[in-house]
Amino acid sequence: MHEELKKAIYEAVKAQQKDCGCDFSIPGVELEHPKDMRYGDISTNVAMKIGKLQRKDPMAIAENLVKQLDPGLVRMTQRRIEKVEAVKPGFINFYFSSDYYQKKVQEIISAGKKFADSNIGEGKKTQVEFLSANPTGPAHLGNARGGFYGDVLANTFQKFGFKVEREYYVNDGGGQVIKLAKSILAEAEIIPGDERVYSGVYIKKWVDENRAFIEENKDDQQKIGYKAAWDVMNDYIKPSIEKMHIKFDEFFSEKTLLESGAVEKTIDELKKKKLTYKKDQALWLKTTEFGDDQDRVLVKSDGMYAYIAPDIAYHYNKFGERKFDHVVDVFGTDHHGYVKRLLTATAALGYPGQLDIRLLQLVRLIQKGKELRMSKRAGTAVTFDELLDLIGTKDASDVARFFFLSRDLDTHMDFDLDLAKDTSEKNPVYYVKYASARINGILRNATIDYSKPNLGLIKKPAEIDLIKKLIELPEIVEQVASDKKYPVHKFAYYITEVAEKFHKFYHDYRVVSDDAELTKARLALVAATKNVLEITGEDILGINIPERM
RNA sequence: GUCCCUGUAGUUCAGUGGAUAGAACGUCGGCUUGCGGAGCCGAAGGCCAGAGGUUCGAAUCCUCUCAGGGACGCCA
Repeated sequence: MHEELKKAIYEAVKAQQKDCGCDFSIPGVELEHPKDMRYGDISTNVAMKIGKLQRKDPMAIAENLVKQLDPGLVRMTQRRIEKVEAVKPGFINFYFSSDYYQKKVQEIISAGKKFADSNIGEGKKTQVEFLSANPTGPAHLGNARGGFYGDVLANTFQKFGFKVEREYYVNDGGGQVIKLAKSILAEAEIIPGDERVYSGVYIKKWVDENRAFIEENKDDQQKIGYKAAWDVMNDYIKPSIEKMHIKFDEFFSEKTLLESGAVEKTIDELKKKKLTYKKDQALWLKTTEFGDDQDRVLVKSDGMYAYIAPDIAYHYNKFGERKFDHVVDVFGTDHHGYVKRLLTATAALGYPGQLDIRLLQLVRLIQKGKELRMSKRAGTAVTFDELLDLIGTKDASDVARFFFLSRDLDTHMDFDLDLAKDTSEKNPVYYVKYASARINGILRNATIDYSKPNLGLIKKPAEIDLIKKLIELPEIVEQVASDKKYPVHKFAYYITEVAEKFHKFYHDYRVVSDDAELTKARLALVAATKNVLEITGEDILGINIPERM
């Protein structure tokens, strides 16, 4: 429909160009949904763009275009467009007939859970790597924010038609593990206390439970750290991930990667491409050739790998070995200095433009107006599990998920704990859930078969409004998946709007009335709303959309 | 010093270069005797941090200034 329309407009522009004998390159036709209903269902600003190119009055151009457009449109779109008009500065607005929307109700129901599915992604092999909290302590709020984000992004990609894998990178092989081991040995009073990096009850507990093991292996920090790291993974992080309702396809071990010789192989590959050089006894990678501000060290002068080396190897593994076409990494803001070198290194490996990195800004937890600091190193870290306890409701995980997902990843968000729990009844999550409960209540009690509704009876403003909202979903999936910023928070706003439109419709009209035909039609609309609410809520946002409260 | 992010209602935040800048919470005032009253409607509340610029048109793009958050390594 939109494509047809674009084409028609384009043709009209071309015809007009011919008439006046003007020479200008025709701008791309862009369609948009006007914010205000009074401006129609679709509008375009081509006339203003042309006006700019030709230095002519855009309004006159728009009026001419409308004249050109009219007869062709009626034929082509099967009278779905009722009215076309040129307006003030030079917009051209199109008004759809209600017939167009009425038919959509049946389409939504028939499509079922596939309503928002698209094949634009063409099965591109895509990886989303996210959360990846260091296994040196429980998952904190930043991890949760990135976790929810990555999960929803992966869901979106799936709907868009990518073949998606979700991955967690476990730093079980590098210096973090040594730091963890040192913290443990310090706690066990085997080495001095000032070597401690991490502290917390989980370390004390682990030391208590593993005294003999620690004693036996006190000279092998790698071994202690590795075991402790995986115990932290299994006892703290994975249970939190489960509470977040996130499923990973792969927990990718850094240690396994290192032991496979991947780092050597990657460095050889880079040497072969003549992208390395020796200086001051260290091996450097020419990342500046790909836009970095300085070259980066791969192998330090003492012969050890620099931190970045295993990560380049990891990305070589993603693209070179596992053949992902597209990878999105979701990192905390503390990795920001690191984005450029990873992007440039990936380009150096021969995969420019295939890696996207999204950074999440910090989360501040606000309680009674003041901030609770979160830092793993100070013993005062606020963990995800603690957040759930602090919220305290049975839907706490959904509330947390929705709160985090309601903010653009770029905002430094304040998580207002008092609001999250005290006003939970007015929380958007509950607003949405309640809409679902209402919908299911209505459908549960319906005694009439509404499988063949006369949808022509759906014509009240609140009804058409609701349908308009429902059919936006596929567009939003496309927007989120195509925009490099991957603005997943749009879904949180969208689902609230769907709930709002439904509540308004419900408030204005009775679904079940004496008029059997009207009842059928409205039940169908309710069923369509249920479908969209469930796809957006459960399949994309990952929150529970209940049938009853 | 360099880099990243942010600055929009009292608060937390939306806002694809377009038409009267929106929502939630908070405040104030109404409606709804109900197919689920966890709903609906209205009001008050804005120099979109500031100054320049680009444009027919800027909260949005560019430059500078100010303010806040975060990060800089042959640490990991």
